[in-house]
Amino acid sequence: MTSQEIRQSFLDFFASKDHKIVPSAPMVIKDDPTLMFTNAGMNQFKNIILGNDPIKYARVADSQKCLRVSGKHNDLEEVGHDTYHHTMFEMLGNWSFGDYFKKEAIEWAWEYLTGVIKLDKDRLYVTVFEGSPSEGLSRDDEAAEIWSQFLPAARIINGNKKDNFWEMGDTGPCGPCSEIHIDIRDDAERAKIDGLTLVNGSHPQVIEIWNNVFMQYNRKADGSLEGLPAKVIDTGMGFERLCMAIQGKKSNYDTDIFQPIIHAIGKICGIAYGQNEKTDVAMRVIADHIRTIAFSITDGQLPSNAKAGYVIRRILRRAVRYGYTFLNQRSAFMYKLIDALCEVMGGAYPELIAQKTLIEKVIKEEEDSFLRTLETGIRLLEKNLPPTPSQGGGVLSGKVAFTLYDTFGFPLDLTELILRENNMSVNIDEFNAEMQQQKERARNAAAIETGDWVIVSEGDSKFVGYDFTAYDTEILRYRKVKQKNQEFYQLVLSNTPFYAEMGGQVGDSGVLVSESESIEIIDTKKENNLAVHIAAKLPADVTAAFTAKINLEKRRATESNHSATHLLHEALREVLGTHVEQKGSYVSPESLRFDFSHFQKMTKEEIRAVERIANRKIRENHPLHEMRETPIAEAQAMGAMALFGEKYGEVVRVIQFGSSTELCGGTHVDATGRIGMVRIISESSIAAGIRRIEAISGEAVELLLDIQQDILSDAKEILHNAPDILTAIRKQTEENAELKKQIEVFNQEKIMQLRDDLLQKATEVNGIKTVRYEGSLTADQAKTLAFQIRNMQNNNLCFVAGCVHEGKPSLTVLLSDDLVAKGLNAVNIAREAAKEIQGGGGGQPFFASAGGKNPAGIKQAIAKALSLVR
RNA sequence: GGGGGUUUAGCUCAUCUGGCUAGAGCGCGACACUGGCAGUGUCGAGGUGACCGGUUCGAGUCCGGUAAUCUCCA
Repeated sequence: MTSQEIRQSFLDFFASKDHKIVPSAPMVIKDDPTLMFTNAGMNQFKNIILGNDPIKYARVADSQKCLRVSGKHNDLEEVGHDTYHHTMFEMLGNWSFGDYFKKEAIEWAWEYLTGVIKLDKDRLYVTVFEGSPSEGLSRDDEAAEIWSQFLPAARIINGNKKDNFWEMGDTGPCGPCSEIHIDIRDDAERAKIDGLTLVNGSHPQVIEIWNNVFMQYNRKADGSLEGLPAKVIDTGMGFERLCMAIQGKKSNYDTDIFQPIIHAIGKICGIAYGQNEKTDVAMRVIADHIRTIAFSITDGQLPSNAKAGYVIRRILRRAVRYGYTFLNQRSAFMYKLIDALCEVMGGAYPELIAQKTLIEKVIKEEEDSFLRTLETGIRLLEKNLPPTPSQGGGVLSGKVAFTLYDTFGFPLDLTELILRENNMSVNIDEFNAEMQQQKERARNAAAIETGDWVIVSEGDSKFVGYDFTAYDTEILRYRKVKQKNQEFYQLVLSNTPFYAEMGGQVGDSGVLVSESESIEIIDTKKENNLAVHIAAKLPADVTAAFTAKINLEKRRATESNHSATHLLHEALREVLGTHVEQKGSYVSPESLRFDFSHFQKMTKEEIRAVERIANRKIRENHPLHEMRETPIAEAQAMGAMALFGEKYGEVVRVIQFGSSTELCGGTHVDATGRIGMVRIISESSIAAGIRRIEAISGEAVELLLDIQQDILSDAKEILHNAPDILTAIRKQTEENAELKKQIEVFNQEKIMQLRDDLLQKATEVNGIKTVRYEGSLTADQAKTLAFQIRNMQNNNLCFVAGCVHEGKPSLTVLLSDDLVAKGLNAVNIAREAAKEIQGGGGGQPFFASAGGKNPAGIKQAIAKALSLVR
């Protein structure tokens, strides 16, 4: 069976068991602060499991793209070195929300594995939870009992809490799980060692393929467990491993999922797979990582220097590093693999093909920039190399290695590699100690304490903000959150007009008013699909009847910007072409930001054209046409612009202004005329192939125009109402530059003149030619004068200048080199003499300057200085 | 969210602890040499030292703030 067929057979099987087949959610998660990436099939059902969302289908199955590269599940360092871990993988799963439980789940799992795809029963083992006396949990006898109808008791293994008790976080739903393991070793191997002893033993050919989680508890913040009312089945089977087992391979990388990519790598590098363990590891790493990166980009997550984007950047760099070190790739090469990837995965995931050019461009850009980082790192390292072993050194301090890593992003293993080539090493313990410190700093800073939810009243939270700006409501629940000594409260309301931050539109602020008090709502955020209102304090009476009122002025401004964003989006596609796709958006009351794919800087004319079109649509005053519950297929038929990588339900909200049609959950003006006018205020690049425009609308445009108008009229006035301001300014600037030059020349000449005069008037004191100046030069000019004199005569010469410029006295002392050689020091002279002007100074032995506060003392200062030269 | 770094000529980077009018290479311009390509030589232009403020007689250099950017941790 091909991988395509295997994926399909799983979905078909569960469809036949009355499961609804749903599409994969995007890998990059946008509205959950606790999770950056989808790391398990259950993520997209989290809100259903938590009870925040209603159950649409009690039985669901899918194939989900997952990423395990950060946080609790981090397999990154394993990848490539073994043959069965991946950063990105597909997880096949089936779910029951309060419907069937352990019996059906286990029976169907067995039926699928042994009946449908016909895996060898003798090679299968299962584990069940052994219990945890400290938590008051007994062994999962129920699951073991069901398994015993298929497998001998000996192949049902007890597993500990770490392996067989699944928790999605510190709090929340959890429960025992039961894993199915498979032994794919040769018969000869199996005869030698019993597979039973290798389960959970990190053997590459005795591996877990399917985990069945039985969620029946809820973990509270104090660590205690309580029963879950609606029990949940949550299963996940690693697709790549399954393909390996079915296709009779010993490695995930030998399946038809990876082989075409590995072939492509081999072709580029001229190295065949399977010849050498080191190059094989590198090729596996690259084959794995290229999938992750490409899919992240299609899900809208570009490599960047923070958060999720940074994780993606690091993965890309890890791959480049392996290519650099083991496959001798010194220039960008990863982007060339997208062709092969599209061939393997493009069928199941058409977005890959649709965005191919962008993916390639982004990857190439990142590769190039990392190769530059490597170069500077190598230079830095060479500068800091320890003394060679022959000189008794040879160990680079861990601190230096850490600085290289921490500040310049130079990977440790490369540092080690380069040192090894020079017979040197790194002090790893020191490095790790530095790393530990860094981690602790971050941990302390990031500590958030979140209290348990306090339930005030049962019920569902409902958003009424599309139709109302104020609404009667009550508090359903609240909790206290503490971060960096700041306390605030999160409130959930029964009915709320407050829009929670989503889809780029910022959350509403406003007030919560009861008969006796008024609480300010600072912000509204979405957490697990729940609108959470953030307040600095808690109402005295949380059970009171409240009216929730949003800050209307801010909301109206936000709406204007949001609707303007839609119009700009459409106009951009009209002006630049339909390759323009939204890559990010931010809408606040003050302004809007819109990121989109486009490969070059927009010209002034293009920006103007986009503004023209959008403003025309505004004047045409298209009324808002809102369709709240449109089936997704119908919306697509209308040509609605949807984002790849955005999660949409079966029914979507469609926002139309004239021909602009978008899927959108945000709030909007009731007709485009309300926007007034839109103006693009900046256009820039944020990544390879991605441009960003920032714009303002409504009253903000008026204010901007006022300011610009004022500047213009003021400028005109300053230029005495010159008819052509630009020409006038240009002329003045040129003149100014010319005059400056002339003054410089003039000053130079003046100083030359002065130099000659002074040299003529020079006197001999104690046999030294002494030049004295008193006047009003600036300290800088006096310096120039001093150096000019020095150029004329640099022996047996002393020059002292005392100046008072704008009431400030300064003293300049210059000695010819031979006098310095004799032991005279200009610094001492200047310091001593500066006492007369109540100041201090310094410089070098041949030239020193000083400043002070007493201009009246300048004569004595000069005299003093001269008296010291002897 | 927290830590560290960087920002100096068009580009890549120097300028040790504050003080010899901020330098180099490449690039650019002019001229000279050479039969051409190319090169060599000479001369030259080009800098608010990211921005704002402070300390100091004196700040590219020290301190504080802002911005951009890189990087590590979470």
